[in-house]
Amino acid sequence: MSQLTIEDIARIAGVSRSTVSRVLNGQPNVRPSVRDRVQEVINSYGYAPQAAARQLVMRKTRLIGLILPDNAHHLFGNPIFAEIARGVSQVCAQRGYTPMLFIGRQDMNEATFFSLLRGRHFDGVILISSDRQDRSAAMLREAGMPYVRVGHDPEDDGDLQYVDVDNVAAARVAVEHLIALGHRRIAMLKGLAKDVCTHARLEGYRQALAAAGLPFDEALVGDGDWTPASGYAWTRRFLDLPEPPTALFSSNDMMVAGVVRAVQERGLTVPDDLAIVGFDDLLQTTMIFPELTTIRQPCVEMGTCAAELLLDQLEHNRRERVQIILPTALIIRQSCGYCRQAVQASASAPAVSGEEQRAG
Amino acid sequence: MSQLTIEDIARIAGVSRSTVSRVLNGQPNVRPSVRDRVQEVINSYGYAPQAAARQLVMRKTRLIGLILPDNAHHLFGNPIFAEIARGVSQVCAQRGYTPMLFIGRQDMNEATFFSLLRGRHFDGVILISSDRQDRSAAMLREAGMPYVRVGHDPEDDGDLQYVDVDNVAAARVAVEHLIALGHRRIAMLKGLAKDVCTHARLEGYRQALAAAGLPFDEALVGDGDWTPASGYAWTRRFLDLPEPPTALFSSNDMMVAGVVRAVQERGLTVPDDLAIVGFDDLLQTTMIFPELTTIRQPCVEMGTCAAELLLDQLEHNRRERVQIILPTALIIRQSCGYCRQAVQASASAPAVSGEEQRAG
DNA sequence: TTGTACGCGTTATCAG
DNA sequence: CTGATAACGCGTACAA
Repeated sequence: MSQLTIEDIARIAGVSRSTVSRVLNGQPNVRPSVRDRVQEVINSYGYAPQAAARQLVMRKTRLIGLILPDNAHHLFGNPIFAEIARGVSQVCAQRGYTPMLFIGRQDMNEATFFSLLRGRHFDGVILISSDRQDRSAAMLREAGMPYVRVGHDPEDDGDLQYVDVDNVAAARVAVEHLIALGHRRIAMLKGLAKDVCTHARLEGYRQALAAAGLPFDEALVGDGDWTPASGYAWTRRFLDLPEPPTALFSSNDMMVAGVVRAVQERGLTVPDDLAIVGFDDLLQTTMIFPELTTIRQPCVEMGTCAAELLLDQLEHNRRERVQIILPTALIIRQSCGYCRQAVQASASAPAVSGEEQRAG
Repeated sequence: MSQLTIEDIARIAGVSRSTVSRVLNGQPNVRPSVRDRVQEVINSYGYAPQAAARQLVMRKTRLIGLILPDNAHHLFGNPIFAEIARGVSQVCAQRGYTPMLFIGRQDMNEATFFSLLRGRHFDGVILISSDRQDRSAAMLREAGMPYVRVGHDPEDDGDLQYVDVDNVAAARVAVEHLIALGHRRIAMLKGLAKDVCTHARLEGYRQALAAAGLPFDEALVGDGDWTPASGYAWTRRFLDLPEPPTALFSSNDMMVAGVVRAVQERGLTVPDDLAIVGFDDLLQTTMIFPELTTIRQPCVEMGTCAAELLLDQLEHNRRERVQIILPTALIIRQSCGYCRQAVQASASAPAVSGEEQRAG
């Protein structure tokens, strides 16, 4: 039976609960011979303390919740979440915590979600979301749950600690690269409007155009939704324009898959007929369309940073404001056309944009 | 403070703990006026019972663990897991349970994982894995944790309850479709050898060839690993063969992305130079390569089935053997060439293969 | 209908 | 170094 309690183990080993507890938690002050005997019993019965009982007295679960934008397939659909989760997981394991991905929020009402938070299942939460409609940040605060956010909304200063990249600067670098290559009609594929980074990347696009004295043309901006399907649909529209773009900046790599399909379908080629820069640098995209020039996001590092911030917050009661902006990099491949000058240009305007800054 | 206990609420509302508890759990035998007053206090203070304390006495967490093959990015990489999770989530929410995706196992040693299981964090677990090297099924049993498996290994009869599709039959139908279209040199892309379904799908391929009197040619079988990259690499090798295949059956849809790229790179086209049938019917593939003929797996339904099985097991102590084999369907699009005859042929050999069977 | 008292399995405190 | 014993917060018979 798995109904064994610490009491049972104690009886079998011929000691008291206290001693078993000490062995369990690696405390000193146990005679080696006794420790060995107790450990022996523990192992042979496969005993492990019941989490709930321990949590009740410890007031800690050593569980970290991972919360993603409200929609599960969206979540899985984009591999960057997996990368971030990987970073979180590494740090958690290293420091003795267990990360749990919270799924099924879309099948649950707000009150239930809130109760779950208040139930103190988790010591802390890492919220991966740049969705400004997402109420989870506010609920986390209301529930008094320590959390660190990956991505954030500059207009909502409620997030005490967050990790993000400089989306404006990154997008600007991407578009500047295209401009440096001589492109003057550059299309832009946006992500979903609810995500803050969508607007930031658009802003970077605008800034790059403005700096080069190029006009901002509404007709060249497509309302994507992060999926290949939207990339496909918008590219067709762009190519149908009286004066079609010669280059395109996509707010993420996934949409590029659709872009490429639309281009090829017309008998056109990348980069000759349409130069492309993406965003994310997904491994998966690399496999489907290997020569994509793109902005690399340090996903794993965003995860490790967030986790370290959170665990420090929990263990040392750090409650200061901390904002970490991680650097991105322009990865130049062939989807913009090989061009030595361009590489040099982007070297003078450094390929790595953004800067890490820790505000105490 | 969120340190409020049921005792505090009781004091504030001017009643006893018991009454608050009754209100909390929706029990009868509480005077309506009292109930309202207590509920008011609960709401205004945002009180929620502490999970650990409740779990300790109830001996239930109402949490369901979701465990996937040991590797997290693998997991996110393939959207079928997300679909299955969606099904699980729906049923759990409906029946008052909360599903949690267990991540980070790859950063954790076996002993830690085992302790976690014995710690009774979850009332039950849904294991999504056709990996025969994966020891989690055995550990789940050893830990005495109720679980239902999605996918299984016929050589390991330890799984009491599982949900799966008939991979052999599904693959056979796929290859028969190609044969019916007149193809005689049909390549096959396998998945990873550690996954049981890889072998099952190969077996289906063999059966279809044998039934048609076609030879089995080792040179036409590629050792894929589920990723587009492997599809790309193997297709290049296939096309380099002295007598290249005219058709290809891929063990999953993701690899097809690489296959298509390799074909197009040679200036060839699908389906004229290479007819393709995939497996899974991913929404994502549909967007990248819309005309893929493929085998549809009922992913969401696999999730709902598994969850219902598990919750029944928990609530009604069902411990009988249950194996559910869900039907797959051949979805005919254009990657094999449009062919009325073929559609008819596949209609006589019904498009829906497999059958649901419940063994008590 | 409401309140009292006990137990759930563990850790922490304090004597021995 | 070891063993009693008191919490931890909640649910629930049982008593009022």
